[in-house]
Amino acid sequence: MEFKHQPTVTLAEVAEAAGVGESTVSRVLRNHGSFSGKTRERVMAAVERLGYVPNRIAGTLASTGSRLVAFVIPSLSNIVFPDVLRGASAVLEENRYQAVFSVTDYDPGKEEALAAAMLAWRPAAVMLAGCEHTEGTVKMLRASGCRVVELLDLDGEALDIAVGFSNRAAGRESAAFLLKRGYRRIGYVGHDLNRDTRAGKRFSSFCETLDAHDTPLVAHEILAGASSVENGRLGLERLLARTTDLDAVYFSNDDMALGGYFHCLAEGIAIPSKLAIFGYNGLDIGRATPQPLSTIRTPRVATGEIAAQLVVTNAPPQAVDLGFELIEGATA
Amino acid sequence: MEFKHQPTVTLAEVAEAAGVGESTVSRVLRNHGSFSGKTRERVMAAVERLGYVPNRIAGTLASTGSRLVAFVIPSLSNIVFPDVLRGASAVLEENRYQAVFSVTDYDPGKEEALAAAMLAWRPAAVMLAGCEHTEGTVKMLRASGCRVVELLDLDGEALDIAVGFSNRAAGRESAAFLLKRGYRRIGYVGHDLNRDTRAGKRFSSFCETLDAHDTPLVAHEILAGASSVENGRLGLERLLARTTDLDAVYFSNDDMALGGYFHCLAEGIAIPSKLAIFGYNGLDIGRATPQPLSTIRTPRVATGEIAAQLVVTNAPPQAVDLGFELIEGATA
DNA sequence: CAGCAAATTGGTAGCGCTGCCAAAAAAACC
DNA sequence: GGTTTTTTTGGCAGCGCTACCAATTTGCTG
Repeated sequence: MEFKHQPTVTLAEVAEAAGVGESTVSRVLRNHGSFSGKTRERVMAAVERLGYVPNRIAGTLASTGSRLVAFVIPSLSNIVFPDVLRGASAVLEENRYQAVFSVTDYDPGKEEALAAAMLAWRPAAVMLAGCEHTEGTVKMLRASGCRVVELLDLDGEALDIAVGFSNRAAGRESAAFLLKRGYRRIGYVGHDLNRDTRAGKRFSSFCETLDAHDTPLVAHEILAGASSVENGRLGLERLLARTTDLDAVYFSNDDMALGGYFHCLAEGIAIPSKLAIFGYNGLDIGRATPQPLSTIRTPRVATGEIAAQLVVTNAPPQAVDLGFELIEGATA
Repeated sequence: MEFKHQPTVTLAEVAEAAGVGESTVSRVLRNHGSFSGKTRERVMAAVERLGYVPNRIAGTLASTGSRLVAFVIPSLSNIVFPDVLRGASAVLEENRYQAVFSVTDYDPGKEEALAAAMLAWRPAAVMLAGCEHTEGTVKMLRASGCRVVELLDLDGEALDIAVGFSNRAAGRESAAFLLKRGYRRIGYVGHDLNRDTRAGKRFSSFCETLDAHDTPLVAHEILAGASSVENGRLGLERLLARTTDLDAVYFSNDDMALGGYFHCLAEGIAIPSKLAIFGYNGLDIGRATPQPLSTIRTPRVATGEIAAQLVVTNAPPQAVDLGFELIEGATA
């Protein structure tokens, strides 16, 4: 079944109806260049009367830059990315930019394909998660001439603009905090690290820090698949089944940590006296649990906002470190 | 600081380099029309060599329909919408469509403005939440000639395509369930209902059902602002401070219900014997809590998938009821 | 009121691609 | 070998708009 587009009103028709030239209509509509108040009224009246909707496709083709911003993100299930999009979209909308997105499922190959598809729209900028990309992706982005923003990971070399913080530092500080609190038999529960390289970076720095204090990680449990509350619960259960004398567990993020927390609640494991729990992300829900979750709060929305701001103002290449905040909750 | 676009490779240059005509390149690239294998190779080689990236802006302008699908959604904080986007984007990507979105913050006026901005991109379809829109929005969408999909709310007249379920039915069934379980002194904790009209519909049908069984709602607490775990906790606390003998509370959604659940855990209120809790949405987290949350699971991802499918296949106008599932958890 | 600067306007050549048509080449047929 | 068919190809006119430039009108000055 073929769908028929209704005949569309064009700028030329508006010009005709208003009795002015095409360029005049264009100027009035974009409020750019000069025109008299009278003309303006005539044009607007015609626009109104005909129900004219400008065609941005044509406009973009005729002019240069596109006011489209492309997001190539790993996932929409992980709240991190909707949060970034939220921050960015607010700023973009204010500046009359449009957000376009696609989801890679943490697959670098798919990232490359989707980035290529995005570039076909000649966006003003492409926003990607992290700084790990295939060679092809990097080459393509470099050649594209459009701005590239890498989000949420400063542990690497930025292509153009990078906004976020250091995941390695987050891992380090998490370890330092647990050590400072006196925990010595520390375990880890995480999700698929090959896909989520940022979680991988946190984990490896976490371990390095423990090693540096001669308190190596006692055990870890890594679950296939994405992070989730259910997986966190399952992961902790398995870890505890294998290792009985842990006094703290670091989770790959708050979803997982909440799962662990629920497991303890269900099993009557006292927190933090019997077992401490530490997460990552600083989700709101972690502050409403009976015991607030000890975690690291990441600037997710701000990352989106700043990234968008830099694109909109066409800022020079730079890396913006937004840092993170360690929250001393009641679980560790 | 002005940003300079690098000189872009055009189709004409590829044609030149490959020693063929422009239309031939176009045909090869779109794999449409006929051409010899030899030609195909020559063209692909030139494309590779020059690093050509087709310009979809130009392509869309020249042809008719665009492969853009516009989402105008109320929020990205409420997990419902990322879930819908997730379902839709998977299907759209498979079919080489692009998703564009903007966020209305539950403001109908903003919805109208953003929908207008979207139409300027001449999308193949516009997807909106619910079926409550301003007159201007409706008129504009009607006139646009593009497909319109209304999501997650079947209680109203659809403009074109509607995919989701009945929120009124959800409210009704929730009430019926609580009554069946023997609860009689029922309260409600919700978030801003003027903005989230779907939550409003659930609430009013819920109340009607209670009334019909001569068991009117005992008390309700409505918090300004968006739904959140924190608000749910606060809301239940306030409600219980005013009303001492409730035996069940219906929450506007699972976030709020989890807040209530945490409040009970923290205060040592036995669930469900002392107080039952019922939510809405069927979030995964509700299944990992020590006691699984009693709630209604909504087909969020499926809604996105089906909606995208219908657009991609250019299906005739229709309303698709995906239903929902009542989950008898352990909290009610 | 001439004389010049400034503010308004309209015309038109593309932007890079696709769709259509006709031309050319290849294949099939008698 | 000479058609007739079929396949493959190139040329070019737009798609609807913006950028640029030139033309026109208006406003001021002396």
